[in-house]
Amino acid sequence: MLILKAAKAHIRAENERLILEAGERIFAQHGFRGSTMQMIADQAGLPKANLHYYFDSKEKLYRCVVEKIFEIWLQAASSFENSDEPKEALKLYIYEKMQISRRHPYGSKVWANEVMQGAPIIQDFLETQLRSWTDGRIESIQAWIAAGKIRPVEPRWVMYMIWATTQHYADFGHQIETLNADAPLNEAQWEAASETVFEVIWNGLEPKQSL
Amino acid sequence: MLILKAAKAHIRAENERLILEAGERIFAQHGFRGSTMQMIADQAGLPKANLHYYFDSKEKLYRCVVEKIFEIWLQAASSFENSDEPKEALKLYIYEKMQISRRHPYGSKVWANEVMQGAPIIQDFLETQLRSWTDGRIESIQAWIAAGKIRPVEPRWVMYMIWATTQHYADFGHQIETLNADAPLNEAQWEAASETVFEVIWNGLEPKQSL
DNA sequence: AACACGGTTGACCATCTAGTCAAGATTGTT
DNA sequence: AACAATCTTGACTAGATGGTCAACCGTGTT
Repeated sequence: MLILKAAKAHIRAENERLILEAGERIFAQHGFRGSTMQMIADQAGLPKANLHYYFDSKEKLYRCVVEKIFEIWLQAASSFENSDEPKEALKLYIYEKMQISRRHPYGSKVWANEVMQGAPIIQDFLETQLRSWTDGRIESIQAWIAAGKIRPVEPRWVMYMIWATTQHYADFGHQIETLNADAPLNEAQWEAASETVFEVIWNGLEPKQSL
Repeated sequence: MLILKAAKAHIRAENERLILEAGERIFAQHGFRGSTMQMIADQAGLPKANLHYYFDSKEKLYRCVVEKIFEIWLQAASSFENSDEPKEALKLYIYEKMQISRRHPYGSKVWANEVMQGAPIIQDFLETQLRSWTDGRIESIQAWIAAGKIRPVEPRWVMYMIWATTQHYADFGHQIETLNADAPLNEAQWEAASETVFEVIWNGLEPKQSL
């Protein structure tokens, strides 16, 4: 009966959430091949067979995890369009990406892992969605240059700088903690890091005020 | 006989080199747990049993690979000290790190992988060598600030920016290629990317010339 | 040519892993 | 209470994996 299906939907939803969250953590730490269904099951607090009930295979589970992460990534991307002024747009985008590094460090690591492996699972995303999103952003930056609002720079390298600097706080979080006397960054440090990233990049792009 | 040992030393040296190089590639792509001795053997063009003849275990081989990489990393670090002038020192360091990303992309990925996994193998390196090197560099930067040669910024966040932006070209090389119409960056693009990274960071740090 | 030492390798083993399955437990409806 | 659909799970299988080993090969020395 279809009614029954709906009645138990919350069980399915809850367990899928548990498994996806556990998968994100485990895949982030060990990569696809290095993670085992048993590890993910333990992390989720469920028996391994239960994972296969909700996700046919390890690969399908992985793909679901990565897709979820890509959506968050694209969501942040929208903040790039919230202003026509480069200073404002860049500030929003950089702060948003730093926030993601803080709130979703595992997701960022899964993404990094996947790309480092040559994107075997999500190559199609890179070639379609990421490419078209990037092309759009490059046009925005080029428009700013044409309007004299920022220095003439190759937009690509600037995009990569922003991605790199912000995602670094997630992907290399362990290194950063180690260099921070083994303590996670506190509220003030996150704020200071975000501001420094933005300030250096913005000062680096702002046209010289002389003449 | 000791003479014999010396006579065949070149065989040992050559095979160890082959295996370490193969290990670097494979570990970079799959992480520690995701790599198999068979993959590395195939990559090196040797039978698997031969790997165990030269390196007792997978873990020891991995550690050798990571140590080799850390040495290259520290070597580049020395270029930070080649000048007292921040502009010159930063330029040398950034160009050197970009060069490493280009020449040793696999090494950079292994390092990234290791750190993302919480540095299970080389945590001691982070806590000793990396920490002390970083503290030294922070002092340099603070001296520049005190001398009014760069803006007052938290040196840590600047170091991380440099690491992130330069290593990004190795770790996310696949993504960059995909966004470059599936072609590796050419000579001119590497030069342009290096220059942009340096220019943006330097302009971001240079004291305002006004007043 | 005979020797000794380091290097090579196929076959093997214990363990781990993704995935299966069938029996049983839950749950909401009637 | 009886039911049907969904969920749960311990036990199992086939294949992969790290590591071992004993027999064998090559090379420089005598």
